Amino acid sequence: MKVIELARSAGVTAETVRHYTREGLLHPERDPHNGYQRYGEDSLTRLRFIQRARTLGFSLREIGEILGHADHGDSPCPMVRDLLAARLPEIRQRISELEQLAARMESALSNWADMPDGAPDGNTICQLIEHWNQPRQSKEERS
Amino acid sequence: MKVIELARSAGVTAETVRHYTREGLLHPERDPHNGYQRYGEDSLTRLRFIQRARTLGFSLREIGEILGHADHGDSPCPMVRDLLAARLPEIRQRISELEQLAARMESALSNWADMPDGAPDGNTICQLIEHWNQPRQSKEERS
DNA sequence: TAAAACCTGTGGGTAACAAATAGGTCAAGG
DNA sequence: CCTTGACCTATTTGTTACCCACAGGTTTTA
Repeated sequence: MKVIELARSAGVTAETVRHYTREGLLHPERDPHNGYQRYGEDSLTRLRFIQRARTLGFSLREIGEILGHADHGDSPCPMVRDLLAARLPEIRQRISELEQLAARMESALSNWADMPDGAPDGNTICQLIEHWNQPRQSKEERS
Repeated sequence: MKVIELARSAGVTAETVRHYTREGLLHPERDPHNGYQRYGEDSLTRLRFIQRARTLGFSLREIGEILGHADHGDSPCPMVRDLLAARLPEIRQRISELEQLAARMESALSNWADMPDGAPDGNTICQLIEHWNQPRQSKEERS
């Protein structure tokens, strides 16, 4: 299979396949004739595995380690379990942060419904934001 | 004020202040004597504004535009409202994605409790992941 | 046979900083 | 006076998982 064929089989872009290859997650062979990458069925297996692992929240680095273990003949399953168990509370934390963010946004929008806009002066930029009862912020709350 | 004084007043690092300055969100003067950046009280106002806006989910680019409007004498409030109203559904979407992710992780962990690990062979890498009833994934579900 | 579709490698962009580098400045203590 | 420590400057690199552009070679299709 050529890059785009593998990519289409898995529903990703060719760039993504090349990226995974550059990162060492896929091991294609070289066509000695033209220098193209040739992927086998095992690459499709790996790519599908990568996708599943991604939906479970694993990073490419972690997936690389998992695949490395597997290539070494070791079962990566215990590692997988540990990684998942460690990630889960982080996800929960992130969810609660985002929920607080959404609540703040809604509160802001509804409170602002009957506040004046006001032009900026030296001390205030946007009254909507500044004259608003700010909750205590937590670290890193971006989406 | 020097960089670190402003930073401490607002509870951020000096690097963050320098970053905002590089990005054009703060406009310090130069001390002609030694080339240091000198920040006035208005910088503290702006920095506090930036923090509040960040906790509301605005990006630095958006905050830059808001500040630009304000510097121009225009009220940025309508823009702020529009941005918030547009961002809120995205946040809600993200929350539900993360909740699904957490649910998948929990389901995986509990299902795997009584599954064998198994060493990798040519067709399977980690049974825990591959022999697992995968839900249909959505785009971009990373934390 | 020529255009369309594909391949290659390289380099740059994204967000919001953190960290490291290398070298200059300043206040206080000995 | 000198050293130490805390601070300043600018620039570069790293983080994540890709996407896009470029230039030039190859294969497929009409």
